[in-house]
Order: sequence, then structure tokens, then C-alpha cells
Amino acid sequence: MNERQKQVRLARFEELCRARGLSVTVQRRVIFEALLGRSDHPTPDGVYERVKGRLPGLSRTTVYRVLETLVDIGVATKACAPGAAIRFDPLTHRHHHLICMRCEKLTDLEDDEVVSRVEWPDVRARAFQIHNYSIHFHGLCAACRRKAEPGKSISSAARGGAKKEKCTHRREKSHGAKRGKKQ
Amino acid sequence: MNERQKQVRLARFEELCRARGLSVTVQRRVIFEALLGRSDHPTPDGVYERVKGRLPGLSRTTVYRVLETLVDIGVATKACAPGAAIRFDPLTHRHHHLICMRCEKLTDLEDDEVVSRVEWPDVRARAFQIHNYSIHFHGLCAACRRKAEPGKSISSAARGGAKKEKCTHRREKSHGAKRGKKQ
DNA sequence: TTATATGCAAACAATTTGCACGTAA
DNA sequence: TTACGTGCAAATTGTTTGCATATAA
Repeated sequence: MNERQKQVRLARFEELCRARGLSVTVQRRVIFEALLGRSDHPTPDGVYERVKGRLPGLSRTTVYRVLETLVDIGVATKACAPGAAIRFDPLTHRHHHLICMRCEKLTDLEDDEVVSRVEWPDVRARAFQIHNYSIHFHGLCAACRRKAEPGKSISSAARGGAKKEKCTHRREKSHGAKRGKKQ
Repeated sequence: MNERQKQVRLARFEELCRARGLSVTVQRRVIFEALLGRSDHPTPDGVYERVKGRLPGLSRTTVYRVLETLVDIGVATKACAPGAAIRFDPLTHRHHHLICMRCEKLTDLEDDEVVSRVEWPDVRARAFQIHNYSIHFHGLCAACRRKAEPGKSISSAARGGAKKEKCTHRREKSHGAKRGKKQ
């Protein structure tokens, strides 16, 4: 996202906070700014790692809470991903995704990059209210493709191959936990 | 899924196990059968709760491992969901989803229920290899719609409203952990 | 000044690992 | 009989809560 767009989004964010009586805190601004700067749909821990340098003393709890608030006020969304950690997306307009089923990397595709025509299905019988849609293209990203030798399954390859970064929570100071078990 | 289809899938599952030199264990068969019987894209814990009655002594670890194996051999997939837990889907053919952004409920839509035309985008520049796609329709399910009072944001309503069931792991016998803190 | 947000520690929840034992082939 | 799969316990990772303190408005 370019600087101009970021400014617009940041201004809108402050406006929405004020409209709702929410304080515009440094944490909220910096975290939202960081999210705007990424298109990889980070986990809360990913956001934390990127902003902790700019916000000394920042707590992970705050990152979780702020991200949830950003969704609340409508300036971010929860991304739909295959893995076991929640991910956030700063894009709120219609867009689509490329998803690597091996390393879970998510990449945005703008709506105009995708030639499609999608009619909203009639789900009145299910009493479901559709707000939007997005197309997920599943496959393998460049890195995982290289590593996926024939004969090796996607999942098992993932276990030994391109792993998703792990959270470092509770590894910094060991309170009781023995570290270094996983080299 | 009807009985006939289940039998076909089960037979194919056994065939694939043998082709790969994997044992057809009771656990694998029962877990796959349970997954086939559900269209709600359960978490490993959800699967565990459903099958533990039929498999005394079953361990959650095994459920995680078996589900991963099912993905490996291609008889199940990981579902893309917004929340913080991994979910599995017994459908491997092209189909779409209705996703409640409040309670995370996933519902299947067969491809022929959706009027659409989607061309695979040109992602050669990104060296991404697309295998399939699925359309996600986001919105609110019937239950959450009723509970979403105007003025209340989706996320904050979710906190007090329709919650996702939580895992009971480590609550059964307390080993050191104090229970009952959350009423 | 004061309601709201943050930080901290601990609880809670979800997932993975190492290893001994069991079982399908 | 033997390689592979499972169960168990504990380690690890991810998320939420309660409460004291700090801070935006």
C-alpha cells in the first residue's frame, strides 16, 4: 500500500475512533500502521515482532486487543486461512487470495486481477446474510513448489520444509520452562 | 453425505493407505468416517469429542496426527477459516463456503449452487501454482444475525454472544491447574 | 479528572514432541 | 517379526482474563 493510501486509511481510522469514543492511542496507531504496511496477513505475533521496536514495553495482550478493535471499527478483517493461528488483513474492500497450502502464505489479488463473475447464491433457506465474497486460489507458492519433491506429500513435506515462523512468547525469559529442546 | 458416498470414500481411503504402505488402523478408519459424517468443518477437538466414545483410550494426539495423514493422502483438506483453530473438511472436490464472521460457522455450498465463472488469474510472475479455487461468502448466520443488535459491532457482539465451543483438554483431570476460574 | 486502554502475570486453550509400548501387515 | 502407529506426559505455542497502573481526552 502506498504512502498516500496509508494516510487516507490512518485518517479514517482516527475519525472512526473518535466517532465511537475510542482513544487514539500510540499503540493503536502504530499497530494499525504496521498492519497497513503488510500484505502477508500477519498473526498477532507477527505484528508484535514488527512493532515492538517502536513501542518499548508493548505487550502481546495489547496487540491482540488492538487487532480485535480494528476489526470492530471496520478498518481490518480476520483473514480466512488454513492454519492454527488467527490472521489479520488490512484490506476491507473486495479482494481475493492466493493461498499456499503448504506454508500457509497468503497473497492478495486485487479484484481487477481476477476475471470472474459471481452471483450471490440464494441462501434465504439457511437464513444466512451474505455481506461480501472472496475467491481463494489454493496451490503452492514458489518456495514450496521448489521443495515439494515428487512422491512427497504436501503436508509431510511441510513438516520438514518451509515452516511458518513460530511465536517466541515465553521463550525470552524462561519461567520454569526448559528451553532449547527444539535446537 | 449419504451412506453410499461414504462407502465409496472409505474404500478409496483404504486403497490409498495401502498404496502408500500405511496401515489401515481402527483409529484412522473411525476418524475418517466421523469426518465424512460432518459438514461443519470440525476442529481436531470437535472430531475427538465425536469419536472418543467409539475408541476408548483414544488420544488427542492421534486425532491431530490422523487428520494430518488424511490431508496427506488427499482424502481431506484443511479448511480456510477466520478463527484460531485448525479445521478439516472431508470434501476434496470443488465447493464453496458460507462463513459466519461472528461465530466462525462454516457451511458448504456445492459448486452447482453457485452461479459463477472464475478464470484462474495469471500468477506466473509470482511463480504460484494454482490447484483449485473456492469462493467464500462472508456474512452472518441465522443465529448470529438475531443476536447482532444494531449499534453493537460484530466482533464485540461475538465476545458476549454466540461463542465457539471450547476444547476441554486438560480440564478433565487437573494436574496442577486450578479449575473453575471462569465460572 | 476520569473513563478507557495498557501491561503484566497467570490462566486457559491449542498443538507438537519424545519416547515406550502396541499392533497391522 | 518388525516397521509403523498410538498413547501418554510434557513441552511449546497461541489466546484470554483479572487487576493495578497509566494515559488520552
